[in-house]
Amino acid sequence: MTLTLATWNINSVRLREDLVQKLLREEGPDVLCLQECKSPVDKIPTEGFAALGYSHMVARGQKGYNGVAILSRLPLEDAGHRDFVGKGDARHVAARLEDGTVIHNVYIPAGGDVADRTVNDKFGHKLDFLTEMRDWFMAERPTRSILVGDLNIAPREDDVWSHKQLLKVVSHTPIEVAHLDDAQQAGGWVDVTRADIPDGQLYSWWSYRAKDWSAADKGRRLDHIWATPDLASGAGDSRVLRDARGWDRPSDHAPVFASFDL
DNA sequence: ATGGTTGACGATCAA
Repeated sequence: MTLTLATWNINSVRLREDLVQKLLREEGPDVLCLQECKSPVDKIPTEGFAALGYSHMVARGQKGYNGVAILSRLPLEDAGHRDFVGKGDARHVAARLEDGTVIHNVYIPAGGDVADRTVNDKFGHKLDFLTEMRDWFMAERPTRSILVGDLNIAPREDDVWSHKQLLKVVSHTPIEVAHLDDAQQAGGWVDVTRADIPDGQLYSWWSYRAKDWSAADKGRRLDHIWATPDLASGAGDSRVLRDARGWDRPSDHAPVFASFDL
């Protein structure tokens, strides 16, 4: 079968229930991974999603911040979660499809404003989160697995609107990129999006603060789809649904898609 | 160098 999958930082699943439904109706991925749900699990508006055929969900949530959910029209089994850096944050959840494929949904900390852990604890938290990911994947050696989410890092020069102007800006600093590369290599993860779309500028996030986000186009590719090589070899159809950034009362992130032969 | 916007929650804090 072919699995179609999308990942989207929704920035409040309750406020944007209608946009999630619009995406499910118009694009119809088999699986949709959401980050920044900003909701306890029992307050996620699942009824409308189920009515559209998405009757399966695994999620972790907390009041006000963070929160990750995997919506699916295919049966899912809860495959657990990891409490990165021991803070009790709802930043990871995993699900298993009936064929054994594992999907990890991750929301890496944004990291605050200053790219220096000696003066900014949030930046230290982000680096520690990435180090724990590296060590976990080194031990785990995942196979038949997909990892998606808002990784809050744009690793390549063509993942940002200006490599030079963002070198000291959190999300594109060399130390963050090195930590992300280490975590990716430790798990043997393939960047499916860039394997599919190797050339050219590609973004999935545009700040709310720009007065005309599309014309200015000062974007960053913060949202990623990775897979282990056994699944990456059958991956395709990668794209960013840029239109969604222009929907009414949008998230500041656009959904990223890929498909997999399972 | 600064400010610009959004969401949850109810004070600001996080992004």
